[in-house]
Parts: sequence; C-alpha cells; structure tokens
Amino acid sequence: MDSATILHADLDAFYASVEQLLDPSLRGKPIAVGGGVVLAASYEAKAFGVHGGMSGWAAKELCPELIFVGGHFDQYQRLGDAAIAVLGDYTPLVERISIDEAFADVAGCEHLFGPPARIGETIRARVRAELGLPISVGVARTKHLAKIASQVAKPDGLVVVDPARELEFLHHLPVGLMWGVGPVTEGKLEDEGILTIGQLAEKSPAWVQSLLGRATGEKLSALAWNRDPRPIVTNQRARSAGAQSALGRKPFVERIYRPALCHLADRIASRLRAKSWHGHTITVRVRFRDMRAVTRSLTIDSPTAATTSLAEIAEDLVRVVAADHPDERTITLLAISVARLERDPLVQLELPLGLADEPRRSGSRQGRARLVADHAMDRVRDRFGREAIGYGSVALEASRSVPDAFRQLAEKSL
DNA sequence: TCTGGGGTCCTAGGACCC
DNA sequence: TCTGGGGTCCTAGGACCC
Repeated sequence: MDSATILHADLDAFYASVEQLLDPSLRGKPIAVGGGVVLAASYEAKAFGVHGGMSGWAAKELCPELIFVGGHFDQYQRLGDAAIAVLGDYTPLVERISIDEAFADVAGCEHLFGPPARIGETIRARVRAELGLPISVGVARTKHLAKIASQVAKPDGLVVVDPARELEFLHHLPVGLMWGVGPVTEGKLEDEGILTIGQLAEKSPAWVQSLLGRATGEKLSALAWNRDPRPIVTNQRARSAGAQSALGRKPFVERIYRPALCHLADRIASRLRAKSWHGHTITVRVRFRDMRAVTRSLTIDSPTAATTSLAEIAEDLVRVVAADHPDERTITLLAISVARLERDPLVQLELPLGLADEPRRSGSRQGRARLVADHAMDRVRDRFGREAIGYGSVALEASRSVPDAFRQLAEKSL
C-alpha cells in the first residue's frame, strides 16, 4: 500500500486572520471583512453563524458586536503567496487551489525532511512563525482524504490519516465533507436517510447514480470507498474568463445594461489581452428579481479579445434575453464569460503593424482594428493606471459593490 | 435592506455529419 | 413507407468549489 504523502494546507479564516495580524486590537474579536457583503469572517464571528457571502446587514443581526473592516487585499495576495511558497520549499509538486489553499506531494522527500507528518508540522510552524498566520494541514494517501483531514484539523491543527485506517476515518464523517457534495446533493442523500460517508458506501454505485446522475454518482461512490485517482497537477490554467456585477434592483432597460456590459467586457477583454488569449464562446447571464438566472451564449468562428466586439455581442445576447422574458422588468445581476480560449499569436506583438495584410489569420478585419485600439489603451493604462482611460460610459461606471482588488484575488491565472 | 465574484464540470436536447 | 446509430458541437441550465 502507498504511504500517506499528500498534504493539503489551508489557511484558517484567511482574510480575517490577516486583518487580526495587521491590527492586534482585532484579535479575539468577531470581525468581518467587507461591508455590504461579508467576504470573510473570523472564527469568533463564525461562532455567531456569520459566514462569507452573507449580507453585512444579516451578519450584524446575528452578531451585533461584529466589527467590519475594509480589506487589505494586497496583503492577502502577498501572504497567500508566501504561505504557498513555504510548501514549495519541500517539493516542487504543489497544486494551488486558491489564494489560501494548496495540495503538495512530498513522496521522495522524506530522506531530506523527515516523514510527511513532520513536514506538515514544520510547514505549520513556519507559516505561524514567519507570517504570523494559522494554517491547518491534512496528510493522507489521496487528495480527497488529505482535504477532508485538513477540514477536520481546523482550526490551526494537523490530522494524519493512517493508510491502514482510512475507511475507519472516512466512514463516520458526514457526507457534506465530501468534495462534490453541496447543499442540493446533501439534501437528496438526507432524504434517503444517508447522513454519513459510510452509509453512502453501503449503497451500490448503480443506486447512487440513479439518485444523483451518472457522473456525480460514479464519483461519490468511488470517493466513499476511498478510490481517488486524481494526481497533483501543477500550473493549471483557466479555461474561461468572466466577470459579473450585482446591480441591486435595476430596470431591465438598455440605459442600464449597456454601460454595465461595457464595463464587464472591458475587464475581461483586458485580462485576455494581457496574456495573449482570445475566445470563441461568449455567454451572458442575467439574474432577475427573484434570483432566477438565465444565460444566452454565442460561439463565433473567429475568436475575439477586443473590448468593443465583446461588448456588442454581450449586448445582443442580453437583448435576446429581454425578448424572451418580456415580463421581467427588473434585473439584479449581469455577467459575461468567455470560453474556448486560444492563444492569439498576433496579440503578442509589441506594435501590431501590418495587420491589414492578414486579417483572416485571427479574427475579423474589424476585430483586429479594434484590438489595435485596445492595445493602445492598455499601454496608457500600464503607464498611468486603469482609471486614466476608458470607453466613455465605462469610465463613469464607478459603483462597485466589491473592490477590483478583491476581484483580482479570485481570478485564476490565464 | 437578503443574497459577491471567479471559476469548473455535467446533463440533456437538437443540429449535423457519416 | 418506415427507419439506423455513433460522434461531435452548440446551447441552456444547474450543482459545486473557493
């Protein structure tokens, strides 16, 4: 049997811990990062039921003494990077999942650093000593088990799953801890009287698949029996790029959605251009007052990364939504996403001269012309800042519910 | 005064091709 | 007159994750 060499490291209540690190007067107190919406809550706040995604208003109801703090987003990025870098001191096989979480495989590193459990403890001690942050670590033979172990270890702990006792560890835990079991699936399982992973394991794969669908059923049956073949994957790149904006309640009219879409298109397209990508499939999402959301998408032959092209297509798609839902007068969210990404060889040119010679190589002639203009704008922004220049109404779109710096933290690298 | 933002993957139906 | 089967791509919706 393989030995337990997979680590899962997860910074505890990350944003809130950073705030408590930066301002000692906040330590031991219930705090929430954010304002209108809670982006993160300290353990003291979680004890009151406060959690991320909750409205600030609802959080204050639960916890009247809750302290709201604006985020130090640059510090989150710096400290998150630094914590993950500590893992990298023990193995190159590090798979970062998000700003505050990563897997690592330390197989073959034992002769240098000791057994995986000791490496886990060393990592915890170093992150605490060098960065001042609590981090929990799970150690196991598979990613799934290591991730569950780190959840069990929280806050500020280490759990090692002995390969000889994996099912014993796994089967008494609630199904909700499994990767891929969210509220809906948990509810379906509960309706069948299945509360623990062990109870799920007793059911035949065919039965689970009939309840949850082929893929989910297959996956969960395998995980319940601790068959998790996923390897550590380094350097994952995004397969799509998107942006969204919650609007409050706004009338579903062009005067509202046009500038908002332009702003979103600008955000996405400049991200794509910065990494020389363009994409074929554009999807818009419109959410109505009752939180129901619809999507419309279009796949184009010649991929685009031009802000204006993206904005125009998005606008057309939103008009289709409006035509399909004539009774919906209020929208609460707009989103655009670009998928089927490809490298754009022309975008990388310092000065895209001579594009007219080969307009078909990538994108339409109009698309390339727009890209040239976009690149000029990108360069102005590089020198003078993002706010220095923009598309008319876009520059005016200043009502951000969440700061751009926070958005960037969630972006997967392209 | 309820409900953020950026992603991944799966399903199911229809179009289209061979 | 009635009737194939597999594969791929597109679209819309949904569940889930951090």
